Amino acid sequence: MELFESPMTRLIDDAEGGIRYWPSFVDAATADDWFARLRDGATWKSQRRMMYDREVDVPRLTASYWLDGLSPDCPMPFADMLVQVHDLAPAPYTAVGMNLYRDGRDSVAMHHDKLRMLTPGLPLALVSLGNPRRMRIRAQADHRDAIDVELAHGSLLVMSHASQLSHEHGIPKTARPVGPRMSAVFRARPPR
DNA sequence: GAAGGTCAAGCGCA
DNA sequence: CTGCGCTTGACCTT
Repeated sequence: MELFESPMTRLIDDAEGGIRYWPSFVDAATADDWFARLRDGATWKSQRRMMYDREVDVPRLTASYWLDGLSPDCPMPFADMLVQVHDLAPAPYTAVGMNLYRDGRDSVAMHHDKLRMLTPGLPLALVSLGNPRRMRIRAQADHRDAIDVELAHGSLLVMSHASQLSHEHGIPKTARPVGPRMSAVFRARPPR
C-alpha cells in the first residue's frame, strides 16, 4: 500500500499508457541532491554540428551511461532514481541518457526517441531536475493541437513506446531568464 | 550503396 | 513574446 498517492496527469492516451506526468515525483530536497550529484559527477559532452557553411554547438550538454556494472560506490544517484522510477513505471531499464540545458538558449528540436534505443511495449521515463522548462508535445500526423507541459523540478514524465511512433516532443528556447535544467531519461534498450 | 530522415540557427510571418 | 515552417549539409538509419 502506498502512503502517499503521487498525482498523475495523462497527457496522451494509447494502448500502452500513453504519456503520463507526475509533477511531484520526488520532494525538492531529493531533487536538489540528484541535480547536484549529476551536474558534478557526470561526464558532460558538448557536440558540434554543421549548419549551412559553419559549425555550431548542439544547444545542450549530454551524457549517457549503461546501468549494468555501475560500481557500488558510484557517486551518481542512478540506483536511488531507479527505485523511485520503478514504483510508477516498472521496466527493465538498461541505460540512462542525460541532457543539461544551461539556460534559455539551450533547447532540443521536436523529435521522437530513436526506436533502436527502445524496446517495443516498454516505456521511457524522464526525470526533470532544476529550473522548470516547457516541453511541447504534438502528434506526428497533425501539428495543429500541441500540448505544453511545464517539466517541474523533481517531476517524472513516462512515455510509452507507442507514443514515440505517434507523437514528437521538444524543449523550445525561451527568452525568459532561466537557470539550468537537467533531464535523465531511463530506457530499456534492446541488447546490442 | 542509394535514398530518406534528422536537426542544428535565423528568417519572415501569425 | 512565442511558435511554425522553411532553408543546407553531415551524419545516421533503412
